[in-house]
Amino acid sequence: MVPQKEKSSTVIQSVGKALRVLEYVCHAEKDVRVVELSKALDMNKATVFRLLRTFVETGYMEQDPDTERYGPTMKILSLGNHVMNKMEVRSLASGIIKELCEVTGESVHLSINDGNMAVIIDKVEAHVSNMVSFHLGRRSDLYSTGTGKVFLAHMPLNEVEEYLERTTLEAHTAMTIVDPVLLKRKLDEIREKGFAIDRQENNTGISCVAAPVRDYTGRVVASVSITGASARIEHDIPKFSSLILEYSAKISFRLGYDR
Amino acid sequence: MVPQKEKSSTVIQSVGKALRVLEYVCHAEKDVRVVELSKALDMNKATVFRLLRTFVETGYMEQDPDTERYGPTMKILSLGNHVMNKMEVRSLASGIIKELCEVTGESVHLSINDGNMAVIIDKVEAHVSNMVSFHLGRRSDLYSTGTGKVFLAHMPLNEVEEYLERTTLEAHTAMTIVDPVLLKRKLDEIREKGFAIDRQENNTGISCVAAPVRDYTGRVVASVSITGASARIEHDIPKFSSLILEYSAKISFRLGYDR
DNA sequence: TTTTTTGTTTCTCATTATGAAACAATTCTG
DNA sequence: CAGAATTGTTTCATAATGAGAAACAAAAAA
Repeated sequence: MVPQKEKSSTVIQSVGKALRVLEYVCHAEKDVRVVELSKALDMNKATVFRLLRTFVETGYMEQDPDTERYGPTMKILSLGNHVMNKMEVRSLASGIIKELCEVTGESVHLSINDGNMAVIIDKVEAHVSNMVSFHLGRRSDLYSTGTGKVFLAHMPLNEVEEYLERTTLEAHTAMTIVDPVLLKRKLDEIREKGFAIDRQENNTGISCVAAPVRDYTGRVVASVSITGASARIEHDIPKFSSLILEYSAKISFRLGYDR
Repeated sequence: MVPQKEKSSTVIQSVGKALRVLEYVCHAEKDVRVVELSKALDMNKATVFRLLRTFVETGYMEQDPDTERYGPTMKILSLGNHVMNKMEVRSLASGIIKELCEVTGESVHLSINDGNMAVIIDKVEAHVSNMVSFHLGRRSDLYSTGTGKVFLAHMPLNEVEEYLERTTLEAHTAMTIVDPVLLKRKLDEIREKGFAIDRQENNTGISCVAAPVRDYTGRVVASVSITGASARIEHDIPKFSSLILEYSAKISFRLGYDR
């Protein structure tokens, strides 16, 4: 059919199709039907049907007995869960981010950079009334979040260029930085000051202050952030920035980073 | 080769193999190598290699450039995450379990029954010093947890029998109920009283009180629990049990269950 | 050094996934 | 309510594709 990318040497096609189906089903709003998938993914009805059956048989999906529609099961959760729990950063940072949450009264998120998306791998929720908290596993763009910009700021320059070339800076809010030149200037600033600020750039009304976490080699392996209502966060940047620097350093220290 | 189960009519084999590989990699302690998988799953070296390549190509795994070993990426997390967020029970219960946590001062967990395992889909952490909290996605046996026993208690009897037949009641702690007859008596009690108690049956030092959540059809779709240090929980069962009954009813009401 | 184990590629072959078509069962629609 | 259209599922023939064996280079072990 359509010749895959030239480099499709040793890739198993049926598995690739299966994964596309799995992704669609997981991301779909409601349970899906065979033809819907068939049309959306441009695959043969019978093929889709057999793939869905395979997922049901393996326990990753189930078919609603009434509607006959297919939906994902929780088995996928256990996969991701095991992955998350294996992360050492997470367990080492656990106590420290909890403390940071108590000190600031705001939610704290711990993220890693996965395929040029910031993924939240741990969090502590503040218990104030209008607190802000994102769910574990949430993926956000690097350019529009505090945690993300931290990663960008500490990437090799050519990688940042590559990232900017294949990424279109979409305006998620009115505050999103969509100018590559301006963004790169911000990254310099982040590197210099040691922390990043997100002023409602990804979500209106939500701001955060973030700083890098380094391991014993000095590599930036994660990013911590204090997230909350913009009014509160932006009201006292000096306080939050010095706290985020202090606590991110604590985590880095635990990971063996010195100086 | 080995003839699959007789009913392997419309199941795609390569996808089945792929999923076995994915599971192994996600559950493995360290990143895995080709031959390790090949031996563990009894599959040809070349086949495993191609499957791993496919996962790398699709972004689900990555190969450590130094060790050449394969490991899972965070992309799997986003799948499970989307699944979790789609759950209506979760969003409807959100505010109520938060309130329950504040009222009791203990952590509250919301679980569903997935393939005869209790899976935590939401939680609110208490902020007392020695609080207990399990991570989202955590899977536990039905017979050794409060939430799990709630599900068992409201299953059709034949399903419970089937469950007991294929499940060996392992003693996770000294308190785990390992006698099927005794367990069934407990289930009767749970059905009668409306709530279940877990007295250190799954984790030493941790106890909980749990009750069912029903939807508009009356079906038990979830289970809420108040979890904490055994000393605190077991000290005031009457208080916690009446609270869990009150709040589980609130959630059920939101789901359309009346009476 | 040799020997063994490893990841990867090549090659050939039969298995296996595939799509078209036919099917029954629904659902839509006039 | 009838006919049309859409749906999930099965059948079947075909070729494409995944699989295994073996060969390979490279690294690790002896």
